Amino acid sequence: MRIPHATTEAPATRRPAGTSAPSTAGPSTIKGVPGVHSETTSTGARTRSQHQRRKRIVQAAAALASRGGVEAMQMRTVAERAGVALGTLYRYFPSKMDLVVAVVGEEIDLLESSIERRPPSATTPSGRAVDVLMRATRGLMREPELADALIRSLILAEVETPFGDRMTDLLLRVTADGVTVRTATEEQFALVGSLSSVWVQELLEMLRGRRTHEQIQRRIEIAAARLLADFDAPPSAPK
Amino acid sequence: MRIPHATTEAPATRRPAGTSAPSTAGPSTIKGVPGVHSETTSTGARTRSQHQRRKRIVQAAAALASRGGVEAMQMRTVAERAGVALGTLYRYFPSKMDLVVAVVGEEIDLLESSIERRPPSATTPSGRAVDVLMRATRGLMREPELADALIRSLILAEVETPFGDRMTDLLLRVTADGVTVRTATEEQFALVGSLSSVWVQELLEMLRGRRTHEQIQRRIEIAAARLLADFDAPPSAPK
DNA sequence: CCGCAAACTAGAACGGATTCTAGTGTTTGT
DNA sequence: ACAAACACTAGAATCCGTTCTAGTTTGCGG
Repeated sequence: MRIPHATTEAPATRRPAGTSAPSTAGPSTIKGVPGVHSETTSTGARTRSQHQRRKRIVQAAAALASRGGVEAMQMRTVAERAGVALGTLYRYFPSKMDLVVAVVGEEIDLLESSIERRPPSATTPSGRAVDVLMRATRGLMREPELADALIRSLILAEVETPFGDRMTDLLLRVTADGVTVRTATEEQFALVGSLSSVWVQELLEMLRGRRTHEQIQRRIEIAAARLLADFDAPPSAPK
Repeated sequence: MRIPHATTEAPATRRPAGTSAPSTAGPSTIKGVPGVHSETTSTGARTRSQHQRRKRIVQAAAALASRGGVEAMQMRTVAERAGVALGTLYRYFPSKMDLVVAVVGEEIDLLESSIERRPPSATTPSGRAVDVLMRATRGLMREPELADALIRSLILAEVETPFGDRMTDLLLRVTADGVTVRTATEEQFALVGSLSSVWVQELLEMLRGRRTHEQIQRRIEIAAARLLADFDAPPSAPK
Protein backbone atom coordinates (compact mmCIF):
# COMPACT_ATOMS: atom_id res chain seq x y z
CA MET A 1 0.00 0.00 0.00
CA ARG A 2 1.16 3.42 -0.81
CA ILE A 3 1.83 6.03 1.77
CA PRO A 4 0.01 9.24 1.15
CA HIS A 5 2.63 11.74 0.16
CA ALA A 6 1.82 14.48 2.60
CA THR A 7 4.10 16.89 0.86
CA THR A 8 1.43 19.28 -0.23
CA GLU A 9 -1.15 21.04 1.78
CA ALA A 10 -3.92 18.81 0.57
CA PRO A 11 -3.23 15.11 0.85
CA ALA A 12 -6.79 14.57 -0.14
CA THR A 13 -8.76 11.70 -1.42
CA ARG A 14 -8.31 9.44 1.53
CA ARG A 15 -11.43 10.71 3.07
CA PRO A 16 -13.75 13.16 1.40
CA ALA A 17 -14.76 14.03 4.94
CA GLY A 18 -17.45 16.26 3.62
CA THR A 19 -20.34 17.88 5.34
CA SER A 20 -23.90 17.64 4.23
CA ALA A 21 -24.56 18.44 0.65
CA PRO A 22 -25.10 22.19 0.22
CA SER A 23 -27.05 21.54 -2.93
CA THR A 24 -24.00 22.21 -5.05
CA ALA A 25 -24.16 25.83 -5.99
CA GLY A 26 -22.81 27.19 -9.23
CA PRO A 27 -22.84 26.19 -12.84
CA SER A 28 -23.97 22.64 -13.24
CA THR A 29 -22.43 22.25 -16.67
CA ILE A 30 -19.06 21.16 -15.60
CA LYS A 31 -16.87 20.51 -18.48
CA GLY A 32 -14.10 18.12 -17.72
CA VAL A 33 -15.61 16.16 -14.91
CA PRO A 34 -14.94 12.49 -15.09
CA GLY A 35 -17.57 9.85 -14.87
CA VAL A 36 -19.67 11.45 -17.53
CA HIS A 37 -20.53 8.21 -19.21
CA SER A 38 -22.17 7.01 -16.07
CA GLU A 39 -25.87 7.61 -15.68
CA THR A 40 -27.06 10.59 -13.78
CA THR A 41 -28.31 8.41 -10.98
CA SER A 42 -24.90 8.04 -9.52
CA THR A 43 -23.03 9.70 -6.79
CA GLY A 44 -23.76 12.30 -4.28
CA ALA A 45 -20.60 12.15 -2.27
CA ARG A 46 -18.26 11.45 -5.14
CA THR A 47 -19.45 14.47 -6.97
CA ARG A 48 -18.76 16.70 -4.06
CA SER A 49 -15.26 15.48 -3.54
CA GLN A 50 -14.65 15.81 -7.23
CA HIS A 51 -16.03 19.29 -7.09
CA GLN A 52 -13.52 20.22 -4.49
CA ARG A 53 -10.73 18.57 -6.35
CA ARG A 54 -11.61 20.52 -9.43
CA LYS A 55 -11.77 23.70 -7.46
CA ARG A 56 -8.37 23.10 -5.95
CA ILE A 57 -6.98 22.46 -9.40
CA VAL A 58 -8.37 25.65 -10.87
CA GLN A 59 -7.21 27.66 -7.90
CA ALA A 60 -3.74 26.23 -8.11
CA ALA A 61 -3.66 26.96 -11.81
CA ALA A 62 -4.83 30.54 -11.36
CA ALA A 63 -2.34 31.14 -8.60
CA LEU A 64 0.50 29.87 -10.72
CA ALA A 65 -0.60 31.78 -13.78
CA SER A 66 -1.09 35.05 -11.95
CA ARG A 67 2.63 35.28 -11.60
CA GLY A 68 4.71 33.89 -14.38
CA GLY A 69 1.89 33.46 -16.87
CA VAL A 70 1.17 30.28 -18.74
CA GLU A 71 4.74 29.19 -18.65
CA ALA A 72 4.73 29.08 -14.88
CA MET A 73 1.51 27.17 -14.98
CA GLN A 74 3.04 23.82 -15.74
CA MET A 75 0.83 20.83 -15.62
CA ARG A 76 3.11 18.93 -13.28
CA THR A 77 3.28 21.88 -10.94
CA VAL A 78 -0.45 22.45 -11.01
CA ALA A 79 -1.02 18.81 -10.20
CA GLU A 80 1.46 18.98 -7.39
CA ARG A 81 0.03 22.17 -5.92
CA ALA A 82 -3.47 20.84 -6.18
CA GLY A 83 -2.43 17.62 -4.53
CA VAL A 84 -3.48 15.34 -7.35
CA ALA A 85 -1.60 13.07 -9.65
CA LEU A 86 -0.76 14.24 -13.12
CA GLY A 87 -3.07 11.64 -14.59
CA THR A 88 -5.93 12.91 -12.47
CA LEU A 89 -5.35 16.44 -13.58
CA TYR A 90 -5.60 15.24 -17.16
CA ARG A 91 -8.78 13.42 -16.32
CA TYR A 92 -10.35 16.69 -15.25
CA PHE A 93 -8.79 18.85 -17.92
CA PRO A 94 -7.83 16.94 -21.03
CA SER A 95 -5.40 19.63 -22.08
CA LYS A 96 -3.71 22.64 -20.65
CA MET A 97 -5.99 24.80 -22.67
CA ASP A 98 -9.07 23.37 -21.02
CA LEU A 99 -7.59 24.34 -17.73
CA VAL A 100 -6.91 27.86 -18.94
CA VAL A 101 -10.45 28.16 -20.22
CA ALA A 102 -11.72 27.17 -16.81
CA VAL A 103 -9.62 29.85 -15.18
CA VAL A 104 -10.91 32.39 -17.66
CA GLY A 105 -14.46 31.44 -16.92
CA GLU A 106 -13.98 32.48 -13.33
CA GLU A 107 -12.53 35.81 -14.38
CA ILE A 108 -15.47 36.60 -16.59
CA ASP A 109 -17.86 35.66 -13.84
CA LEU A 110 -16.10 38.21 -11.71
CA LEU A 111 -16.49 40.97 -14.28
CA GLU A 112 -20.10 40.13 -14.85
CA SER A 113 -21.02 40.33 -11.22
CA SER A 114 -19.02 43.51 -10.82
CA ILE A 115 -21.08 45.08 -13.54
CA GLU A 116 -24.29 43.90 -12.00
CA ARG A 117 -23.21 45.36 -8.72
CA ARG A 118 -22.31 48.72 -10.19
CA PRO A 119 -23.78 49.24 -13.67
CA PRO A 120 -22.19 51.72 -16.03
CA SER A 121 -23.56 55.16 -15.40
CA ALA A 122 -22.93 56.94 -18.70
CA THR A 123 -25.94 58.34 -20.43
CA THR A 124 -25.21 57.24 -23.96
CA PRO A 125 -25.02 53.62 -25.06
CA SER A 126 -21.56 54.08 -26.49
CA GLY A 127 -20.49 55.72 -23.25
CA ARG A 128 -21.70 52.74 -21.30
CA ALA A 129 -19.98 50.38 -23.67
CA VAL A 130 -16.69 52.20 -23.24
CA ASP A 131 -17.19 52.14 -19.50
CA VAL A 132 -17.69 48.38 -19.46
CA LEU A 133 -14.78 47.70 -21.73
CA MET A 134 -12.40 49.88 -19.81
CA ARG A 135 -13.50 48.33 -16.57
CA ALA A 136 -12.82 44.93 -18.04
CA THR A 137 -9.46 46.16 -19.22
CA ARG A 138 -8.48 47.41 -15.80
CA GLY A 139 -9.68 44.23 -14.18
CA LEU A 140 -7.64 42.11 -16.52
CA MET A 141 -4.58 44.27 -16.38
CA ARG A 142 -4.47 43.96 -12.64
CA GLU A 143 -2.82 40.61 -13.28
CA PRO A 144 -1.09 41.11 -16.58
CA GLU A 145 0.47 37.70 -16.70
CA LEU A 146 -2.82 36.05 -16.09
CA ALA A 147 -4.59 38.29 -18.56
CA ASP A 148 -2.05 37.53 -21.20
CA ALA A 149 -2.40 33.83 -20.72
CA LEU A 150 -6.15 33.98 -20.70
CA ILE A 151 -6.69 36.20 -23.70
CA ARG A 152 -4.30 34.33 -25.88
CA SER A 153 -5.64 30.99 -24.95
CA LEU A 154 -9.16 32.01 -25.61
CA ILE A 155 -8.34 33.33 -29.01
CA LEU A 156 -6.73 30.04 -29.74
CA ALA A 157 -9.63 27.96 -28.65
CA GLU A 158 -10.74 25.71 -31.44
CA VAL A 159 -14.37 25.67 -30.53
CA GLU A 160 -16.54 27.73 -28.33
CA THR A 161 -15.14 31.00 -27.19
CA PRO A 162 -16.94 32.07 -24.09
CA PHE A 163 -14.92 35.20 -24.19
CA GLY A 164 -15.99 37.18 -27.20
CA ASP A 165 -19.51 35.89 -27.02
CA ARG A 166 -20.02 36.69 -23.40
CA MET A 167 -18.44 40.07 -23.82
CA THR A 168 -20.65 40.80 -26.80
CA ASP A 169 -23.68 39.78 -24.82
CA LEU A 170 -22.61 41.98 -21.96
CA LEU A 171 -22.13 44.95 -24.26
CA LEU A 172 -25.44 44.38 -25.90
CA ARG A 173 -27.17 44.45 -22.55
CA VAL A 174 -25.60 47.72 -21.43
CA THR A 175 -25.96 49.50 -24.74
CA ALA A 176 -29.35 48.61 -26.04
CA ASP A 177 -31.87 48.54 -23.29
CA GLY A 178 -33.68 45.26 -23.07
CA VAL A 179 -31.95 43.82 -26.07
CA THR A 180 -30.28 40.48 -25.66
CA VAL A 181 -28.48 38.12 -27.94
CA ARG A 182 -31.79 36.61 -28.91
CA THR A 183 -33.61 39.80 -29.74
CA ALA A 184 -30.86 41.83 -31.37
CA THR A 185 -31.01 42.54 -35.06
CA GLU A 186 -28.26 41.20 -37.25
CA GLU A 187 -26.89 44.69 -37.56
CA GLN A 188 -26.88 45.42 -33.86
CA PHE A 189 -25.20 42.16 -33.25
CA ALA A 190 -22.57 42.81 -35.88
CA LEU A 191 -21.81 46.26 -34.57
CA VAL A 192 -21.49 45.29 -30.95
CA GLY A 193 -19.50 42.25 -31.98
CA SER A 194 -17.17 44.47 -33.94
CA LEU A 195 -16.59 46.66 -30.94
CA SER A 196 -15.78 43.58 -28.96
CA SER A 197 -13.30 42.52 -31.63
CA VAL A 198 -11.60 45.87 -31.51
CA TRP A 199 -11.33 45.66 -27.77
CA VAL A 200 -9.78 42.22 -27.87
CA GLN A 201 -7.18 43.33 -30.35
CA GLU A 202 -6.39 46.46 -28.37
CA LEU A 203 -5.98 44.35 -25.29
CA LEU A 204 -3.54 42.19 -27.16
CA GLU A 205 -1.61 45.23 -28.25
CA MET A 206 -1.49 46.41 -24.69
CA LEU A 207 -0.18 43.06 -23.54
CA ARG A 208 2.48 43.37 -26.18
CA GLY A 209 3.42 46.67 -24.65
CA ARG A 210 2.35 48.65 -27.66
CA ARG A 211 -0.54 50.53 -26.08
CA THR A 212 -0.99 52.51 -22.95
CA HIS A 213 -4.15 52.54 -21.00
CA GLU A 214 -4.98 55.96 -22.36
CA GLN A 215 -4.40 54.97 -25.93
CA ILE A 216 -6.74 52.05 -25.57
CA GLN A 217 -9.41 54.24 -24.07
CA ARG A 218 -9.04 56.75 -26.87
CA ARG A 219 -9.26 54.15 -29.59
CA ILE A 220 -12.16 52.35 -28.02
CA GLU A 221 -13.98 55.65 -27.73
CA ILE A 222 -13.35 56.45 -31.36
CA ALA A 223 -14.51 53.07 -32.52
CA ALA A 224 -17.52 53.00 -30.20
CA ALA A 225 -18.66 56.44 -31.30
CA ARG A 226 -18.83 55.27 -34.90
CA LEU A 227 -20.00 51.73 -34.41
CA LEU A 228 -22.72 52.58 -31.94
CA ALA A 229 -23.85 55.83 -33.54
CA ASP A 230 -27.25 54.37 -34.29
CA PHE A 231 -27.61 53.22 -30.72
CA ASP A 232 -26.85 56.68 -29.42
CA ALA A 233 -29.32 58.32 -31.76
CA PRO A 234 -31.49 55.80 -33.54
CA PRO A 235 -32.26 56.90 -37.07
CA SER A 236 -35.82 55.66 -36.68
CA ALA A 237 -36.35 57.82 -33.62
CA PRO A 238 -36.53 61.55 -34.18
CA LYS A 239 -34.42 63.76 -32.01
CA MET B 1 12.89 51.45 -36.45
CA ARG B 2 14.46 48.91 -38.58
CA ILE B 3 13.89 47.63 -41.99
CA PRO B 4 10.81 48.09 -44.07
CA HIS B 5 11.50 44.88 -45.86
CA ALA B 6 11.75 41.98 -43.53
CA THR B 7 11.70 39.60 -46.41
CA THR B 8 15.40 39.24 -46.29
CA GLU B 9 16.53 37.94 -43.01
CA ALA B 10 19.75 36.26 -42.35
CA PRO B 11 21.20 34.02 -39.75
CA ALA B 12 21.81 35.72 -36.50
CA THR B 13 23.60 34.78 -33.39
CA ARG B 14 21.94 32.60 -30.89
CA ARG B 15 19.83 34.18 -28.26
CA PRO B 16 20.63 33.76 -24.60
CA ALA B 17 19.79 30.48 -23.02
CA GLY B 18 17.28 30.15 -20.27
CA THR B 19 13.66 31.04 -20.55
CA SER B 20 12.26 32.23 -23.79
CA ALA B 21 12.48 35.94 -24.12
CA PRO B 22 9.34 37.60 -22.81
CA SER B 23 9.24 40.65 -24.97
CA THR B 24 12.73 41.27 -26.10
CA ALA B 25 13.93 41.30 -29.62
CA GLY B 26 11.50 40.98 -32.46
CA PRO B 27 11.47 38.16 -34.93
CA SER B 28 14.20 39.63 -36.99
CA THR B 29 17.18 40.33 -34.86
CA ILE B 30 19.48 41.18 -37.64
CA LYS B 31 23.08 41.30 -36.84
CA GLY B 32 26.06 42.18 -38.89
CA VAL B 33 25.68 39.90 -41.81
CA PRO B 34 27.32 40.31 -45.18
CA GLY B 35 25.09 42.38 -47.40
CA VAL B 36 22.18 40.09 -47.73
CA HIS B 37 19.55 42.47 -48.92
CA SER B 38 21.67 43.65 -51.74
CA GLU B 39 21.40 42.21 -55.16
CA THR B 40 24.93 43.24 -55.83
CA THR B 41 27.08 40.25 -56.39
CA SER B 42 29.85 41.84 -54.44
CA THR B 43 30.55 39.33 -51.79
CA GLY B 44 29.28 36.66 -54.02
CA ALA B 45 28.41 33.08 -53.55
CA ARG B 46 27.84 32.92 -49.87
CA THR B 47 25.11 35.49 -49.82
CA ARG B 48 23.32 33.98 -52.72
CA SER B 49 23.51 30.53 -51.33
CA GLN B 50 22.16 31.72 -48.02
CA HIS B 51 19.36 33.42 -49.84
CA GLN B 52 18.45 30.22 -51.54
CA ARG B 53 18.72 28.25 -48.36
CA ARG B 54 16.34 30.64 -46.68
CA LYS B 55 13.96 30.40 -49.57
CA ARG B 56 14.01 26.63 -49.50
CA ILE B 57 13.28 26.68 -45.80
CA VAL B 58 10.30 29.00 -46.12
CA GLN B 59 8.94 27.03 -49.04
CA ALA B 60 9.28 23.77 -47.19
CA ALA B 61 7.58 25.31 -44.18
CA ALA B 62 4.72 26.69 -46.24
CA ALA B 63 4.26 23.41 -48.03
CA LEU B 64 4.09 21.49 -44.79
CA ALA B 65 1.78 24.00 -43.15
CA SER B 66 -0.60 24.15 -46.09
CA ARG B 67 -1.73 20.68 -45.23
CA GLY B 68 -1.79 19.75 -41.61
CA GLY B 69 -1.32 23.23 -40.23
CA VAL B 70 1.32 24.23 -37.72
CA GLU B 71 1.41 20.80 -36.23
CA ALA B 72 2.58 19.30 -39.46
CA MET B 73 5.13 22.00 -39.74
CA GLN B 74 7.60 20.45 -37.38
CA MET B 75 11.02 21.97 -37.19
CA ARG B 76 12.77 18.68 -37.78
CA THR B 77 10.64 18.01 -40.79
CA VAL B 78 11.10 21.47 -42.20
CA ALA B 79 14.84 21.14 -41.85
CA GLU B 80 14.77 17.78 -43.52
CA ARG B 81 12.60 18.91 -46.41
CA ALA B 82 14.70 22.00 -46.91
CA GLY B 83 17.84 19.93 -46.88
CA VAL B 84 19.48 21.72 -43.97
CA ALA B 85 20.46 20.66 -40.52
CA LEU B 86 18.22 21.45 -37.61
CA GLY B 87 20.85 23.73 -36.20
CA THR B 88 20.99 25.66 -39.43
CA LEU B 89 17.26 26.08 -39.47
CA TYR B 90 17.47 27.55 -36.02
CA ARG B 91 20.22 29.84 -37.16
CA TYR B 92 17.96 31.31 -39.79
CA PHE B 93 14.81 31.28 -37.70
CA PRO B 94 15.48 31.38 -33.98
CA SER B 95 12.05 30.02 -33.21
CA LYS B 96 9.18 28.35 -34.93
CA MET B 97 7.24 31.54 -34.66
CA ASP B 98 9.84 33.41 -36.64
CA LEU B 99 9.40 30.89 -39.36
CA VAL B 100 5.66 31.32 -39.29
CA VAL B 101 6.07 35.06 -39.51
CA ALA B 102 8.24 34.62 -42.57
CA VAL B 103 5.65 32.45 -44.25
CA VAL B 104 2.98 35.01 -43.50
CA GLY B 105 5.18 37.71 -44.91
CA GLU B 106 5.17 35.98 -48.25
CA GLU B 107 1.41 35.67 -48.17
CA ILE B 108 1.04 39.37 -47.53
CA ASP B 109 3.49 40.16 -50.29
CA LEU B 110 1.24 38.19 -52.57
CA LEU B 111 -1.82 40.12 -51.54
CA GLU B 112 0.00 43.41 -51.85
CA SER B 113 1.17 42.78 -55.35
CA SER B 114 -2.23 41.45 -56.32
CA ILE B 115 -3.72 44.73 -55.20
CA GLU B 116 -1.16 46.71 -57.08
CA ARG B 117 -1.90 44.69 -60.15
CA ARG B 118 -5.63 45.12 -59.87
CA PRO B 119 -6.59 47.90 -57.49
CA PRO B 120 -9.99 47.87 -55.84
CA SER B 121 -12.45 49.52 -58.15
CA ALA B 122 -15.19 50.62 -55.77
CA THR B 123 -15.92 54.30 -55.71
CA THR B 124 -16.20 54.78 -51.96
CA PRO B 125 -13.31 54.31 -49.54
CA SER B 126 -15.29 51.85 -47.44
CA GLY B 127 -16.16 49.94 -50.59
CA ARG B 128 -12.51 49.68 -51.49
CA ALA B 129 -11.65 48.57 -47.99
CA VAL B 130 -14.23 45.83 -48.11
CA ASP B 131 -12.92 44.79 -51.48
CA VAL B 132 -9.38 44.47 -50.18
CA LEU B 133 -10.39 42.62 -47.06
CA MET B 134 -12.56 40.17 -48.91
CA ARG B 135 -9.85 39.56 -51.41
CA ALA B 136 -7.48 38.85 -48.60
CA THR B 137 -10.03 36.55 -47.06
CA ARG B 138 -10.43 34.57 -50.24
CA GLY B 139 -6.70 34.35 -50.68
CA LEU B 140 -6.19 33.05 -47.20
CA MET B 141 -9.07 30.66 -47.31
CA ARG B 142 -7.68 29.02 -50.36
CA GLU B 143 -5.44 27.14 -47.95
CA PRO B 144 -7.49 26.95 -44.81
CA GLU B 145 -4.99 24.91 -42.88
CA LEU B 146 -2.26 27.34 -43.68
CA ALA B 147 -4.45 30.32 -42.92
CA ASP B 148 -5.51 28.88 -39.64
CA ALA B 149 -1.99 28.15 -38.59
CA LEU B 150 -0.74 31.53 -39.63
CA ILE B 151 -3.46 33.67 -38.16
CA ARG B 152 -3.49 31.92 -34.84
CA SER B 153 0.23 31.91 -34.51
CA LEU B 154 0.46 35.55 -35.33
CA ILE B 155 -2.18 36.57 -32.88
CA LEU B 156 -0.43 34.57 -30.24
CA ALA B 157 2.93 36.00 -31.00
CA GLU B 158 4.61 37.58 -28.05
CA VAL B 159 6.20 40.24 -30.13
CA GLU B 160 5.18 42.49 -32.89
CA THR B 161 4.11 40.89 -36.10
CA PRO B 162 3.88 42.54 -39.43
CA PHE B 163 0.39 41.26 -39.92
CA GLY B 164 -2.00 43.75 -38.46
CA ASP B 165 0.30 46.63 -39.21
CA ARG B 166 0.77 45.82 -42.84
CA MET B 167 -2.90 45.19 -43.30
CA THR B 168 -3.72 48.49 -41.67
CA ASP B 169 -1.27 50.25 -43.90
CA LEU B 170 -2.74 48.58 -46.93
CA LEU B 171 -6.23 49.64 -45.95
CA LEU B 172 -5.10 53.16 -45.30
CA ARG B 173 -3.64 53.39 -48.76
CA VAL B 174 -6.76 52.20 -50.56
CA THR B 175 -9.20 54.17 -48.47
CA ALA B 176 -7.69 57.55 -48.00
CA ASP B 177 -6.03 58.72 -51.09
CA GLY B 178 -2.44 59.66 -50.57
CA VAL B 179 -2.57 58.96 -46.87
CA THR B 180 0.01 56.64 -45.43
CA VAL B 181 0.92 55.46 -42.00
CA ARG B 182 3.05 58.51 -41.55
CA THR B 183 0.52 61.12 -42.61
CA ALA B 184 -2.66 59.69 -41.15
CA THR B 185 -4.32 61.41 -38.24
CA GLU B 186 -4.66 59.52 -35.03
CA GLU B 187 -8.31 59.11 -35.70
CA GLN B 188 -7.89 57.79 -39.20
CA PHE B 189 -5.34 55.37 -37.95
CA ALA B 190 -7.57 54.17 -35.14
CA LEU B 191 -10.53 53.69 -37.43
CA VAL B 192 -8.71 51.77 -40.08
CA GLY B 193 -6.97 49.77 -37.40
CA SER B 194 -10.32 48.92 -35.90
CA LEU B 195 -11.56 47.66 -39.20
CA SER B 196 -8.51 45.52 -39.46
CA SER B 197 -9.20 44.13 -35.99
CA VAL B 198 -12.72 43.26 -36.93
CA TRP B 199 -11.50 41.49 -40.00
CA VAL B 200 -9.00 39.41 -38.09
CA GLN B 201 -11.61 38.31 -35.61
CA GLU B 202 -14.06 37.47 -38.34
CA LEU B 203 -11.41 35.44 -40.05
CA LEU B 204 -10.90 33.52 -36.86
CA GLU B 205 -14.59 32.88 -36.57
CA MET B 206 -14.62 31.60 -40.12
CA LEU B 207 -11.75 29.28 -39.35
CA ARG B 208 -13.73 28.00 -36.43
CA GLY B 209 -16.54 27.23 -38.82
CA ARG B 210 -18.82 29.81 -37.29
CA ARG B 211 -19.03 32.15 -40.26
CA THR B 212 -19.69 31.73 -43.91
CA HIS B 213 -18.06 33.79 -46.53
CA GLU B 214 -21.23 35.78 -46.97
CA GLN B 215 -21.62 36.48 -43.28
CA ILE B 216 -18.12 37.84 -43.11
CA GLN B 217 -18.72 40.07 -46.07
CA ARG B 218 -21.93 41.36 -44.54
CA ARG B 219 -20.34 42.08 -41.19
CA ILE B 220 -17.30 43.70 -42.69
CA GLU B 221 -19.55 45.89 -44.78
CA ILE B 222 -21.55 46.92 -41.77
CA ALA B 223 -18.47 47.73 -39.76
CA ALA B 224 -16.73 49.50 -42.62
CA ALA B 225 -19.75 51.66 -43.37
CA ARG B 226 -19.72 53.00 -39.82
CA LEU B 227 -16.01 53.12 -39.19
CA LEU B 228 -15.14 54.75 -42.48
CA ALA B 229 -18.14 57.04 -42.71
CA ASP B 230 -15.94 60.10 -42.47
CA PHE B 231 -13.74 58.78 -45.24
CA ASP B 232 -16.71 58.27 -47.50
CA ALA B 233 -18.01 61.75 -46.86
CA PRO B 234 -15.58 63.88 -44.90
CA PRO B 235 -17.39 66.20 -42.52
CA SER B 236 -14.92 68.97 -43.18
CA ALA B 237 -15.06 68.68 -46.93
CA PRO B 238 -18.49 68.68 -48.52
CA LYS B 239 -18.92 66.48 -51.56
C1' DC C 1 48.93 27.81 -50.19
C1' DC C 2 47.73 28.69 -45.09
C1' DG C 3 44.96 29.50 -41.47
C1' DC C 4 41.16 31.41 -39.34
C1' DA C 5 36.37 32.23 -38.43
C1' DA C 6 31.92 31.66 -39.58
C1' DA C 7 28.45 28.48 -41.47
C1' DC C 8 27.06 23.95 -41.85
C1' DT C 9 26.08 18.95 -40.42
C1' DA C 10 24.67 14.99 -37.67
C1' DG C 11 23.04 13.81 -33.70
C1' DA C 12 22.53 13.84 -28.63
C1' DA C 13 20.36 16.20 -24.85
C1' DC C 14 16.92 18.83 -22.35
C1' DG C 15 12.28 20.55 -20.93
C1' DG C 16 7.42 20.48 -20.79
C1' DA C 17 2.88 18.76 -22.49
C1' DT C 18 0.61 14.64 -23.10
C1' DT C 19 0.03 9.59 -22.93
C1' DC C 20 0.58 5.08 -21.04
C1' DT C 21 1.19 1.39 -17.39
C1' DA C 22 0.45 -1.04 -13.37
C1' DG C 23 -1.30 -1.09 -9.22
C1' DT C 24 -4.22 0.67 -5.10
C1' DG C 25 -8.35 2.56 -3.00
C1' DT C 26 -13.34 3.55 -3.28
C1' DT C 27 -18.21 3.22 -4.95
C1' DT C 28 -22.03 0.75 -6.44
C1' DG C 29 -25.12 -2.89 -7.73
C1' DT C 30 -26.84 -7.13 -6.27
C1' DA D 1 -20.50 -8.91 1.71
C1' DC D 2 -18.44 -9.38 -2.94
C1' DA D 3 -17.19 -8.31 -7.45
C1' DA D 4 -17.15 -5.31 -11.29
C1' DA D 5 -16.41 -0.54 -12.34
C1' DC D 6 -14.34 3.41 -11.62
C1' DA D 7 -11.18 7.16 -9.56
C1' DC D 8 -6.76 7.92 -8.20
C1' DT D 9 -1.52 7.54 -7.72
C1' DA D 10 3.38 7.24 -8.88
C1' DG D 11 6.13 7.05 -12.39
C1' DA D 12 7.85 5.75 -16.99
C1' DA D 13 7.43 6.78 -21.79
C1' DT D 14 6.63 9.65 -25.98
C1' DC D 15 6.46 13.74 -28.80
C1' DC D 16 8.19 18.02 -30.29
C1' DG D 17 10.46 22.57 -29.72
C1' DT D 18 14.80 24.14 -28.52
C1' DT D 19 19.67 23.93 -27.09
C1' DC D 20 24.14 21.95 -27.03
C1' DT D 21 28.36 19.35 -28.74
C1' DA D 22 31.75 18.08 -31.77
C1' DG D 23 33.40 17.76 -35.99
C1' DT D 24 33.45 19.22 -41.21
C1' DT D 25 33.11 22.62 -45.01
C1' DT D 26 33.61 27.05 -47.10
C1' DG D 27 35.21 31.50 -48.25
C1' DC D 28 38.20 35.19 -47.38
C1' DG D 29 42.56 37.80 -46.05
C1' DG D 30 47.33 37.43 -46.22
